[in-house]
Amino acid sequence: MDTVRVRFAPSPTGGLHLGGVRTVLYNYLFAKHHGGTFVLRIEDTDQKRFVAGAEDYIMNCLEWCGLLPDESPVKGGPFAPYRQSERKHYYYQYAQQLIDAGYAYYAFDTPEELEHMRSRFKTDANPVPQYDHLTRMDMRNSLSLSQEQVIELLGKGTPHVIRLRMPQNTVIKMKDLIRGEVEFDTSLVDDKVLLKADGMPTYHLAVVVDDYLMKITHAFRGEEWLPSAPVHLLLWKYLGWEKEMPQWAHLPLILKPDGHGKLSKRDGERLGFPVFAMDWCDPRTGEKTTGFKERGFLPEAFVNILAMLGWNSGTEQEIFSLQDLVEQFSIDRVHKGGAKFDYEKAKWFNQQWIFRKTNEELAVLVRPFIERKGAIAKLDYLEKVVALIKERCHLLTDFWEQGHFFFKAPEEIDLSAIAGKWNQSKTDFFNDWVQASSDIKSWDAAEIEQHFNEMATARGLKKGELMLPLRIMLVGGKYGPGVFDIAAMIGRSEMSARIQRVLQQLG
RNA sequence: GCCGCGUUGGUCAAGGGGUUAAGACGCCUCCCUUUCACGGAGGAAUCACGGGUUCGAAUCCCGUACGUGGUACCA
Repeated sequence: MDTVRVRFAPSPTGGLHLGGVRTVLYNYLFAKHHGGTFVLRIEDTDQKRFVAGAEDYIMNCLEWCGLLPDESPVKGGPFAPYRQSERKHYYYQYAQQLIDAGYAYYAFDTPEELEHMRSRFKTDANPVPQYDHLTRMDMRNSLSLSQEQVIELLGKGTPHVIRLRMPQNTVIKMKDLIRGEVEFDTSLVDDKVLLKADGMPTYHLAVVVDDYLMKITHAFRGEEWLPSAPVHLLLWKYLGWEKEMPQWAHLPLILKPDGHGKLSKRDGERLGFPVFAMDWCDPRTGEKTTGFKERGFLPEAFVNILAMLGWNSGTEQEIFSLQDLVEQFSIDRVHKGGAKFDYEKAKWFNQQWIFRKTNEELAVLVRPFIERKGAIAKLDYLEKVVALIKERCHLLTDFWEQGHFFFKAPEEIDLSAIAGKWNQSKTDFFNDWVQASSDIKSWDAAEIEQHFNEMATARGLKKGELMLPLRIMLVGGKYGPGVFDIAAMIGRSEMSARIQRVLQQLG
């Protein structure tokens, strides 16, 4: 086999979707597994949908995931340029070649005329008429018009597109790496536009031309492309490049967890989880969408989750580093069916990756999430906090939820948890404890606990009845690590201040 | 409508003629823990349906149903 070359070819129209990242991942893994090259190509052929900043955003996402391309618009490479808008001249040339060979034709129909055709031919049996062998002779194109008319229209600079002339009654067979043999009847496929009136190619022409020119050996893309595969196959053939055609693999879709259909940005908003890799702000509408990164996911976990959504190693291993994946990935273990995204499992993966981080690493990762809340987090202190609470955190954002009391006194105190069983002897105990605690020489958890126990015993109080109140006073609620660990961390005076404050509220 | 692709517990899934049909997430019970977690032990829950082929089908074939994608001068 020639050196493996794969590409991810997004169009810069907005946030980078989960499914998109998974396509990147599988491309990347396949390439690296085979010692090949991963290319990023920007498919910006639709000027109407172009969004400023989207390309940089995609690059940032790939960088965060650790899936950097070997060739790209910013990095360059032997097949530059890597933006289709900068490769315009190629497409025109090949479209012309197809016309000359009789495989394509000029079409002068206006959008209104197309609309008219669709309504004119619309029946119950055929609700969406296509521009195909049944209708093309009723339209204004170089097949239906005389040569003189065509020359005249062209000469006047009449806006026109170039369409592929789909043959009739031909069965196109394709071998898909994931699905095996797939067949299509060309009579059912329409005459796709290859070159648009603005001179830009459509996806169909561009993907074939660029895959050829960039020597792509394996083309992976979402399953939604499968129906247009016969168009691409034919183009490879008509352009005379059949022998160099890449092997195809159509990846299963990622579906909504509930209901039906492809997972969309809206589902994330509706169900409360991210869909984009990173935060995305649409420059046109100002609309912000949360990403996995900002939601507190580790890139290792994000990649791991995506890898397992549609692929498995055949073993019981579930936690894979990128390196593990590169070593073990194989395209024939990719599933055929779509997978519903399960956010609960996604969080579990992240938790597993949190456990695998050292406290030093976690402190650095968690710091921005703590500072975002307006707290000051010194790394050595944060390292200790993180050690105490990491096993109850699924997301990086959980570190604040689970440990805010290490940084500032709790604002909300769940008095209801203790008020019912409160009495004067407890008030006395805690008042005296504040005083007595100044006698503790070594302010560590064990020492504090020992003094606490002794004092409780001396007063005939049960330690168990006092620990929950202490926790509520220090933390605000019924959660968190060992209460004496917390006392040790926040220090004696802070402990005392919190106790006294709650005592007042109870009082 | 038509065409393509798919279908193993609620979810991710292993298994591809003979298995007690793995495992994970989630859920439930219990243990550990004077909080919450983590950890440990259990539990409920699955081969879409109907026909074949076969001694034997979750596995192979054909239908049906359902799901999903496509049917743009969007990708």
